[in-house]
Amino acid sequence: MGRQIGRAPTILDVASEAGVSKSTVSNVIRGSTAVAEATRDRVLRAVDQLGYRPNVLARNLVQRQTSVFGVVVGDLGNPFYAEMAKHVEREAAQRGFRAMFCNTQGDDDMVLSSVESMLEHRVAGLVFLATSGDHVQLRDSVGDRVPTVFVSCPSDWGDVVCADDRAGAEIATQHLVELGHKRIVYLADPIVEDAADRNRQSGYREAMERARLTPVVVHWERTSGDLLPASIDGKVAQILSDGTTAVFSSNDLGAIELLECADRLGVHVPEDLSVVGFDDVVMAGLARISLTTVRQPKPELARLAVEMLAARAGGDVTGRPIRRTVGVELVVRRSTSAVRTAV
Amino acid sequence: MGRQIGRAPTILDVASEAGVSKSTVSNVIRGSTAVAEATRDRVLRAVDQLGYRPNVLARNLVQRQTSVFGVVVGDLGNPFYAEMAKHVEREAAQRGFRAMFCNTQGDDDMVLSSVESMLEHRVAGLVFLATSGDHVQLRDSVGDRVPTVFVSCPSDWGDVVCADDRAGAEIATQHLVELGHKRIVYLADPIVEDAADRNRQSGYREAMERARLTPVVVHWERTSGDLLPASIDGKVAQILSDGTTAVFSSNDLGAIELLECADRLGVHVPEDLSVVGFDDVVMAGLARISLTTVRQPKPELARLAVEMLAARAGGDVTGRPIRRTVGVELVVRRSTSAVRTAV
DNA sequence: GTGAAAGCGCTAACAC
DNA sequence: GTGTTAGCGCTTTCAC
Repeated sequence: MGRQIGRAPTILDVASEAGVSKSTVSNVIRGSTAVAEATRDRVLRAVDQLGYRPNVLARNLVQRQTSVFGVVVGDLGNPFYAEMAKHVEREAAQRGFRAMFCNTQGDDDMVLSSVESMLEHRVAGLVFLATSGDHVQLRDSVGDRVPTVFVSCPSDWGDVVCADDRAGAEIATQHLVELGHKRIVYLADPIVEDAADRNRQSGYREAMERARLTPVVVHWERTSGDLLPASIDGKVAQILSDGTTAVFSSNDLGAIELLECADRLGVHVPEDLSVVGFDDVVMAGLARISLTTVRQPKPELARLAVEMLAARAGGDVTGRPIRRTVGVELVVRRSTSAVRTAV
Repeated sequence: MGRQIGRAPTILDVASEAGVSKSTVSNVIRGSTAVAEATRDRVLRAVDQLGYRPNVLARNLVQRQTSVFGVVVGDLGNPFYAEMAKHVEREAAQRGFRAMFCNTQGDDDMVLSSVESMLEHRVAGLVFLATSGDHVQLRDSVGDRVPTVFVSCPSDWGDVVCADDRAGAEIATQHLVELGHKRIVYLADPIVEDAADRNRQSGYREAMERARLTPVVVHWERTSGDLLPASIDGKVAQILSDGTTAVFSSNDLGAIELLECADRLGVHVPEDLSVVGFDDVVMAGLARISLTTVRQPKPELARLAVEMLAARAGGDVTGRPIRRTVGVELVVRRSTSAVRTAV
C-alpha cells in the first residue's frame, strides 16, 4: 500500500511508485552505474511526483562519513572572524561541504563542548578560526580521528594555515620606525589568540631592537567582546603621557578602539599619535577610520584551510601536520605619519 | 575479537567491554530508565576507556529528527547579519540545537540549493536571515515539512519575526522633519530585503505626507556586496545638488557609505547634510561614524525566532504561521542636526 | 533491571 | 540492467 502520510517519502516509496527495486532507485539518485534510459525516467518521474529528497543522514551512516565541516569561531561579532567565516563557508560549499558553526565567545569550556558536539555529529573536519583554547585538552578530545585545521592561530598540532604574523608585525613596526617614532608601544588585544600574539610580538621586538629602541608591551583589558566604554581612557592617557608617539595594536579592533579613545582625549591621530592595526577588516578602510594596517589575505587563508581539510577528508593527504604561512602586506592609510619634531 | 582498529568505537564495543547488552549501554548514555548503580559505573568506565562518543547520525536516523537548524544568511560580511547570525547560533545552542550556515551572497539560486541541501540533511528548522529570495519558489521547495522562520524579512508564509520597519522609518523621518528638513530623500539599499524595504518606505512616506513634504526615493546601486568605490559620487552629488538636506537610508551600511561619499565631496555632515540609518550595527556607534539610526533589537529578534522554531520542532506549537513584530528605537547621534537656515 | 529483536533510510557487494 | 541482501549505529518496544 501507499506510504504513511505525514512522513517524508523514502527510497522505498519511490521504488514502488516506479515499479523497481530500491537499489535501482539508489543507482539513479547517485547517477551511478548504467541504468536503462526508460527506467531512469520512470524513477525520476516518481521522485518528482513524490517530492522525494534523499536522507543524507542515512547515507552518511552507511558510508561512515559526512560532508559537513565543523567551524569553531570565537566571535562572529568581530568583523575579521565574520569575514573569515563567510569565506570558509563559501569555499566549503564549493567543494560540496556544509558548515556547522559554533560561536564560543572565547570561552574555553564552550570550545570543548562545541567540539564534542561536532564530533558526535561526525563532522568530516574541524576548522578553528582564531580560537584561543587550551590546546592540550583540545587535542586530547579531538585526538587524530578527524582532520583539523587552525586558521590564523598557530597550534602545535593539527594543520595550520596562518598569515606571517611575525613578518607582518615587523613591517608594521618598521614603518613606524621609518617615520621617526622612538617610543612605540605594542598593544596586545586579548582577543588575539596567544600563539598569534606571541609571533606578532616577536616581530615587533625584532624591529625595535634593530632600531635600538625599547619595546613596551601593554595589555588591553576587555570585560566582554564588545567595544569598550570610556573606562579605559585613563589607561590610554597614561600610555600617551610618557612620550609615546606611536602604537602598534595586535589587531584592528583594538586599534579602532584606541582611535576612539584618542578622539575622546583630544589626542590627534596621526599628528600626535600614529596607530597601526593588524587584519585589515573592511571597517579599517572607511575614510573616517582610515587605519594603517597589516592585511591578512582572508580569501586565501580560507581557501588553503578548506583545501587542506577536503584533501584530508578525502584521504588524498595523510600523515604529519602541514603548516602553511601566507604573506601579508602593509596597507598605509591616514592613521600614521612622521613623528612631530619636538618643539 | 575486539573492535576493528581505526574505527570509532560503537555502542556494541562499549557493551562487550562492560559485559552488558547494547540496550543497557543505550540506557546509560541517555540517562534513561533505572539502571543499577554498579552497571552504570561499569558502562561509564568502558565509555571512558574506549573514548566512545555516541553517533548522532544513527540516533537521528532512528528518531527521525535532528537537532540542527539550517540558517540561510545573505552576507556574513555585513555586520548586521553577522551579529544576527551570532545571536541565532547562541540561542540555538542554549536550547540544544546546532546551527548549519549558508551564505548565499544574495543569490536566489544559491538560496534554493542551500535550502535543498539542508532539507536533505533533515534540519529540524530553517531560519532565513534577511534573505531576499523568490518566496514562491522557496515555499514550494520547503513545503510545510519543516518549521521555518523569517527574521527581519517579512514573508507571506512561514513564521515571521521582524522589527517594526514601518514605525522605525516613521520615527526616523519624523526626527528629520522636526529638525526642520524639507527635502528628505529615502535611499534604498538593494541589500535590504524587498518586503522590509517596502515597509520602511511606507513609514517614510507616511511621515513625509503628514508633514506635507514630497517623498523622494532613490535607489542605491551595488555591483557587489562590498563597500562602493568612488564611482557613486556622481549620483550622490546629483542628489545633493537639488537642495536635499537630509537622507534616510534603508540600512546602516548604505548610510555609512553615504557618509564616505559626503566626506569625499566635501559635504559636511551634519551641517550640510543629515543622515539617518537603520539597524544600529556596532560600527554606527563608533565616535568617528556616530550615525543616528533606528536600532533593531538583535538579541530579541534572535531569541524570538529560535524560541519559535524550537517550539515548532518540539511540536509545542502547531498550526498557522505566527508573525511577531518587535519595537525599535531611534538612537540619535551626531549625523543629524537642525537644518541650516538659508542665507 | 537487563537483553533480544526489529527497524530508521540508505549503500554496496553480489547474484541473477 | 536489475533485484536481493546484509549491514551502518543507534533507539525502542517487549519479554524475561
